[in-house]
Amino acid sequence: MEIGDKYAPGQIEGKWYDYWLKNRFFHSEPDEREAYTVVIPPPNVTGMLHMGHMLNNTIQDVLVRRARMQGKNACWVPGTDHASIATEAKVVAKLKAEGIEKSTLTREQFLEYAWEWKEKHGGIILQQLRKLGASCDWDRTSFTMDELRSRSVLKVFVDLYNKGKIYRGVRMVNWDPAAQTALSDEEVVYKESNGKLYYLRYKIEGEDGYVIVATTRPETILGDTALCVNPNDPRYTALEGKRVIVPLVGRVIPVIRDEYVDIEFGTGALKVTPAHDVNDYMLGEKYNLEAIDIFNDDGTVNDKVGLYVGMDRFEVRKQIEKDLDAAGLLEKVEAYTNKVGCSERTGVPIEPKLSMQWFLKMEELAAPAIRAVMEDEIEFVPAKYKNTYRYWMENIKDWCISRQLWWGHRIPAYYLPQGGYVVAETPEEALGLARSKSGDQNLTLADLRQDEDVLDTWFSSWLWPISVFDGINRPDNPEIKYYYPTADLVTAPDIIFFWVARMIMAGYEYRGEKPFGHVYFTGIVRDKLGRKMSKQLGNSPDPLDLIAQYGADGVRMAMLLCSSAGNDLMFDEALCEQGRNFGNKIWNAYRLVNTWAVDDKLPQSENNRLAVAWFNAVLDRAIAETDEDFASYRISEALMKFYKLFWDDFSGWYLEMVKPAYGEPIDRITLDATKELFEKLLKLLHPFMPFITEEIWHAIEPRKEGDSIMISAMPVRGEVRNEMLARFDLVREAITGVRNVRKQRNIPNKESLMLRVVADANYPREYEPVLMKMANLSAVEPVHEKDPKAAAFLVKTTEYFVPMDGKIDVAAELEKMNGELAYLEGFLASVMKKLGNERFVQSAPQKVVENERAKKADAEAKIKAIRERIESLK
RNA sequence: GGGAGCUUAGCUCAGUUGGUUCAGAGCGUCUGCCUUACAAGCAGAGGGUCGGGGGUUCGAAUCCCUCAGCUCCCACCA
Repeated sequence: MEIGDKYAPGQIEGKWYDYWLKNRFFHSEPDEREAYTVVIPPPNVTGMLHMGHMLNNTIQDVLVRRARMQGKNACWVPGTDHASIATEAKVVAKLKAEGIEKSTLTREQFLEYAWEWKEKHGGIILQQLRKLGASCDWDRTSFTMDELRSRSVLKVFVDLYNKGKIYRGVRMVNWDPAAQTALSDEEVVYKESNGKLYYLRYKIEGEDGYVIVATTRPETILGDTALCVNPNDPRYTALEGKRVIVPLVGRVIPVIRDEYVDIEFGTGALKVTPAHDVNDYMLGEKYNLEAIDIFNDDGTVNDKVGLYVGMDRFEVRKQIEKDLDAAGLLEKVEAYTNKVGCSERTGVPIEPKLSMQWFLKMEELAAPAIRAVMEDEIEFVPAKYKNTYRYWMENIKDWCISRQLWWGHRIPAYYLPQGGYVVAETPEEALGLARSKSGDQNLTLADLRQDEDVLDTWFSSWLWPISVFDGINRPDNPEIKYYYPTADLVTAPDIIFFWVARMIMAGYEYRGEKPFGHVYFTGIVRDKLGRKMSKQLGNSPDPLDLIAQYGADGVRMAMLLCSSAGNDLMFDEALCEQGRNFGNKIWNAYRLVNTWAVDDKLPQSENNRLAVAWFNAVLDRAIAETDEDFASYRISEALMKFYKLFWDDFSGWYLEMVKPAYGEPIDRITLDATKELFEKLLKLLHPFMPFITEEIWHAIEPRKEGDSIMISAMPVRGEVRNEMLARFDLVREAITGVRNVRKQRNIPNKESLMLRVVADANYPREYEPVLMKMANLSAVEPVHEKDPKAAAFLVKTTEYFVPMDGKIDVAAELEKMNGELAYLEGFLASVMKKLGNERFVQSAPQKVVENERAKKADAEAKIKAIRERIESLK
């Protein structure tokens, strides 16, 4: 296959993705091989690809492609999440823009709009992932609300209900007045809010005095049913047994005493509103106080009290301040900053509210999940998240799983006309249960009323690693048995509680086994100023634009270069450029090899033989090191090693070593070896840069239709030959030494030089052909005498001289030598000091001491050589 | 209020059991080069009291204490 002169990622990427799809390389079926399974963290069905997805999915693809090439049966399952509240909000907003209010629609009508919207926009993000090169098994694309997943959810709900883990009850929940639904504790985020602290006067019943109460929410006085002081507060001992009058409302409420009240805060007196504050609710329970719910579901005031009816809670706050003031019941107002719980989705402040909801008991589910992570049965990378996880799990509260929404899995509870309810997977089963429960065999489906609520989105995604293989509905099916547990989960730490923890619980509850072996937590993608990327700031580049500009391979490299597990990463577009440049480097290396004409009769030169042997050794070392990196998920380090392997060792040294002179042919053995080495490099790089490696792999050798680098075997490590590599480093330094001489004296590279060497054991004689070629030498002459008229340099203890016919600056040379001498003497002194320290010699490991002795000998030899050199110059 | 983490070159970060190769990498910067693979390049160079202070040790970027700064998570203080 011919390739172009210019690297143009845009022209090759689509082609290869289609090729992979056509050949079904991404598809997996159970077989005899070891399974390597990854389930995608399903993006919201409403979502658009952002930089976080890019990072996350690049890492997954690297792991999956590598596993596949290592001979595992790799299966990466893609899909989307119905994202109940987020999607519903979007559909509501869209309808509103079209002049349709949700409240005017029936449930069925609304869902029709929602599904229509999902069909239209739901696939976008998965299409975008293809541009990145993601090797997902698209045939397995799942959706948390598709048929199988929905059945799984209902089955699990019924099962947990029957086990007594799901219950229904009136509790204080986090109410989102904008979305008009309950939320779980995890969906509440606390934000700093610049508010006010209002000091209100509560008149004491039958007296002239009043008690001053500080509150941030004066509007809630409508629901006050007590005033509470600390029994240890001397200021209020006189209040015992008395009652006070709620300002404006006129309600007479008791004064109760409880140590919960903080004497230091405000005036030490607390108004108690059991219906609208979690703590007040607890006080209410304790002292049997009435809970007066004063709000409608949308956060407006209801008609229970008859004041401010229909006004929004924040309007009331403004108005009530004026009214209190006018009535002389407002002592003062202070500026006050506090934390306000807000809905993660809609951003509006949460209204704690008493309501009837469904809950899942968590404590028993958590126990095996805690153990699994703490004992590293499931390994967190980085491990620091284990603590976070444990703390949360050990203090876990029951999960409010019902949502007052329409988009989602409707709770399979059915209410009987005569009261009570039954829980069943289907209406038909529910009817059966209802008949036996009520004893009324004439009940029909029409008599049953299904619960109006849907389930929390996470109640479906917590089953994801199981449900994508239908392991809930058919627990013994061959797929779940083969693919489960999955290997690695790659996700962001912000959903550790929402998702990761719950998947682990579901895994043990429904499979008796962990859902995944490792959890790799990525960081948050920030811009180069350290700001979180967000739509509002407009500092997030469009991933597709980046791909168009730098190629998917380039962007993938950029994501990986700046990301170590669990740490936030500062994304800089310059990294994409670096990635693109690397692609260009690979492209041009191929173009070079491609120009070589082969002469079958030409024997392999010693130089070429050495080069091939050396690069094989370098390759083996790199494979060994990167295997370690991968084992500990240091993916960016592995990439950097491959980057340097290809750029420096292969392109900068190996290719330059074997490169024939212009117009000259290359021998067959070296050419074949070069191609083989090139191919190995491409394979090693393929998980990172799938497109360019496929392109070059096809160019380098003719391939059969249906062949692909992505299904080829990953090179495995050989024996690491450190001695050989060390010897080569000596010649490399000698070559650099000659280049420095050229540089300092402006000698063109084309002009060949003669080199003299005082060859000792550190002279890599076997690499002499390499030295001659790479330094462009006409000859290397062994000498025993120093050459004071030559430019000289030292590699370890070996002295090299480039004859200069006396054209050297003796004074400058002397200065340089004296400088080096001073440094070495200082160095030697420090080594001697160490060795002279008996305690060091006694306590340090033998190896370390020996090393110090070697350093001493080395330094002494060098010093001797330099002294002699200085003498000869004089 | 509790907990976790971070601070190493101009920038982004490695640094695994305290000791070979411990002061590193990439990018950027500077100096030469348009040398028939690549200027998206080649050949070189400079650059850091490892946040401050103290301690343990023969030896500390690494372990301990302390101070400062930053980040994140959790939490019912009106």
